[in-house]
Amino acid sequence: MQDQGGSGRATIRDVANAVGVSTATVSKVMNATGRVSAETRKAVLEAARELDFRPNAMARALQSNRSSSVGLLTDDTYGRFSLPLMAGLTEGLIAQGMSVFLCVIDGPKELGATHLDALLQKRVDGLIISGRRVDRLPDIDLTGVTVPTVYALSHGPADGVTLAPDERHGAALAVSHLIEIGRRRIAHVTGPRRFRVAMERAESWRDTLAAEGLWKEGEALHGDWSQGWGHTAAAHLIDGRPASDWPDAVFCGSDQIGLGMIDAFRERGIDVPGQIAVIGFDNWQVLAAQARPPLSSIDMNLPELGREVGRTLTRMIAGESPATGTTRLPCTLVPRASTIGPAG
Amino acid sequence: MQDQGGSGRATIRDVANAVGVSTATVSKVMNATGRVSAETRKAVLEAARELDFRPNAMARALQSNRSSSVGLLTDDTYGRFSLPLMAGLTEGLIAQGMSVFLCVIDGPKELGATHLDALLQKRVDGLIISGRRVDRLPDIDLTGVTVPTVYALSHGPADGVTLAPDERHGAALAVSHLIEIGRRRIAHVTGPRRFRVAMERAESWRDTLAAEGLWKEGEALHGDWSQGWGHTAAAHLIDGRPASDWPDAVFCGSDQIGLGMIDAFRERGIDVPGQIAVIGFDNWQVLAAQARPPLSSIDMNLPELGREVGRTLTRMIAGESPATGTTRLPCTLVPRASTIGPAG
DNA sequence: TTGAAAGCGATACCAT
DNA sequence: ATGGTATCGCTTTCAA
Repeated sequence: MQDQGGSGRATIRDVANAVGVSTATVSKVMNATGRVSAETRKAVLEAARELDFRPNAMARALQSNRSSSVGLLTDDTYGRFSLPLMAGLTEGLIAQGMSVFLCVIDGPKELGATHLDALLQKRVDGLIISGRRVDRLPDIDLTGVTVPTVYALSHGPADGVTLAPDERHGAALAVSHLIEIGRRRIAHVTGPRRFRVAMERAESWRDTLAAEGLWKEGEALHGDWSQGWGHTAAAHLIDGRPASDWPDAVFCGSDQIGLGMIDAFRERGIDVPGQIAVIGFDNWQVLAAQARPPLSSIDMNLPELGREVGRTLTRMIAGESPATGTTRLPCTLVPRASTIGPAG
Repeated sequence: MQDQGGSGRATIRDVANAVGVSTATVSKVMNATGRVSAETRKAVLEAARELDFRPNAMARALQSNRSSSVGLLTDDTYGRFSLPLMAGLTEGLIAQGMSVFLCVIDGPKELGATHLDALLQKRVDGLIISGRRVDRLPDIDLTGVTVPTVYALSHGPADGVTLAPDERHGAALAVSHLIEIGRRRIAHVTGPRRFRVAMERAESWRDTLAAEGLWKEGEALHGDWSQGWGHTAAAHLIDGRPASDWPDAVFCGSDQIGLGMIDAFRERGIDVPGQIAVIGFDNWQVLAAQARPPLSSIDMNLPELGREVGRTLTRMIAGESPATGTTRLPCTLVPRASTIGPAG
C-alpha cells in the first residue's frame, strides 16, 4: 500500500509503454535531445511524473562511461577542516548531478587501498585527496591511477593539482591588521616546525613585519597547536620581563593557542586587547567567538575552497588540464574584540 | 607511458581473450561461483592481475540491481557529531564493498530534494539520515521513498529505524560518577528545553539523584550550549550565596558549558574539583582535554554508533526488519582532573 | 568444466 | 518526428 507506481522503480520502457512510444523517444524527451513533437513531449513528461520515473544512473553510467560521482579520501576523523570543505564540495558538485563518495581512511594502511579499489570499481570520475594534517598526505598508493585527482588542503605531488588556503596571505592579513590598530611589537606563537603551514605563517609574519621595518627581535615560538602551549608561551613572553619588553600584540598560529594566550594574560591581569592584542588562525567559530574576549582570527574559507575543488575537478573531468602545483585561495580576516575591543 | 595495461580500464572480455576462455568463465572465477578447473582459475586470476582488471561496478549494479552504495544525508556542516559517525559508518560498510555518498544539505530547502533525487537515480541500496540538531531532522521529504532508511542521532518517525546514543544512560553515568567520588549536591546546567537531549539528560540527572535520595532542591538550569552560558550559570549558582549553599559538583550538558563553568570558578578562586567537581558531555577531546583542569566528560561513542548504523542498514538491505523506534547505544565515562583531580 | 546468449536500463545512430 | 537496434560490461541460465 506504499508503492503507488513502484516509486522510483519504473523503467524507461514503462514510460514508453504508458505513452505508446519507443524508449528512444522517451530518452530524447528526458534529455532534451533530438526532435520530439510538443505533444509527445508533454505526454511523456506526464507519464514520467505519474510513474515517478527516475532514470537509472547505473545504466546511464554504463552507456556513457561517466558515473557522475567522485570519491573523497580523507584521514580526518575529527572533521574540523574536512566537513566545511565537504559542504562546499558537495554543494558545488550536486549542481552537475555529481555525488561524492566519502571515505574516511583513518586506520590500518590497507583500508585506504580497499576504499580506493571500491571507488575505482565504481568508476568514479574523479578523486579528491584531503588530509587531516595539512602537510602530510593520507597514506594511499595512487600508482597507476589515471582518474583526475585534486589534492585539497594537503599537498599532492608537484605534477599534481593542489588547492590550499593561502597561508602566507592569511598570516599577512593578521599581522597587517595588528599593525593597522597601532601595534608595533608583534610576537608569533605557533605550531611545530615540522608543519609546513607553521613555517609558512611564520615566514609571512616575519616578512610582513620586515616590510614595515618593525620589531625584529626574537623568533617565532614553536610548540604544538594547543591551548596549553599558548598558555606556556605567554609565560615565556611575559614572566620575568619588564612590561616594556612585552609584545603589544601576538599573532597565534591557531585559535587554540590564542585561547591559551588570552587565558594566561587574564590570569596575569593583562588587558586584552588594551595591553596586548591577540589574533588566532582557523576561525574555529565555536572556540573563537566564545572566548573572553572573543578572539579575532583568520578564516581559511574552507567551503569556498571546497567549491573551487569541485570546479577544478569538473574541468579536469571535462578534459582540461588546470595548472599543476598548488593554487592558493585567499583567507579572510575576522576581527573580534581581542584586537579591536568591545566597541568594535 | 603511464597506462601500462590501461590501468583499471580492462574489461572482463579483455581478460577472457587474454586467457582464451569465455567471459562467463572469467566471471565465475572472479566471483568464486560455479565450477572452474584450478588451472583455468589460476590463469584467469593471473591475467586479471596483469591487466589490472577491476570489474565495472556499474555493470554489475545494473545486472544485480544492487549498487553497493548508500547515501548519507546530513545538515551538519560543522561536523562535530557527523564525522566521527561517518568514520565508523564507512569503516563498517566498506568491509562489504559498500561506499557512502555524503550529502551535506545545509542550505536552501530544495537542496535536500536535489541530493535525494541524485541518490535515488544512483539507486542507492540504503539511506542514512542524520542531523546536526539531535532533535530535529534535516528537512527532506521522504514520501514514497522505499529504500531502507536508518536515522542516526536525530530521531526518525515512530515506524522508522533510529539509532541514537543513550542520553539517559550517559547522564546517569555522569551523576553516578559524581556520587561515587563523594559529591552530594549535584547541580545540572544544560541546553535549551526545546532540545530533546537536554530534557532527557535532565530527567536522568533528576532520577539518578532521587534514586540515591540526594539533594533535590533547585531545577536544572537551561540556557544554550555555550561556554558563555556556563559562565553565567556559574554566577547564578555561586554569587550572593553562602558557600554552604553551593553545589559540590555540576553536571554540564555540554563540554562547552563545562568549560565556561570551570572558567567562572577559577575567576572566583573556587577549586575544581576540590570545592566543586565539574563534568561535561560530548567528550569533545580538543576542548575537554585542554581545559584547565582537563574536563571529565561523557563520550557518546559515535564511531561505534556509526558502525552499528552500518550493520543495521546492511541487515535491512538484506531484507530483515530491525525493531522500529529508537535503539539506544551506551555512552562511556571519561574521567579527567575536573572530577578526580590531578592525582588520578 | 566451459561457453553461447539473453538480459539489466539507458543512449545514439540510422532508418523510416 | 519516431522507432529499431546495437551497445555499454557483467551475470546467469542452459547447453554442450
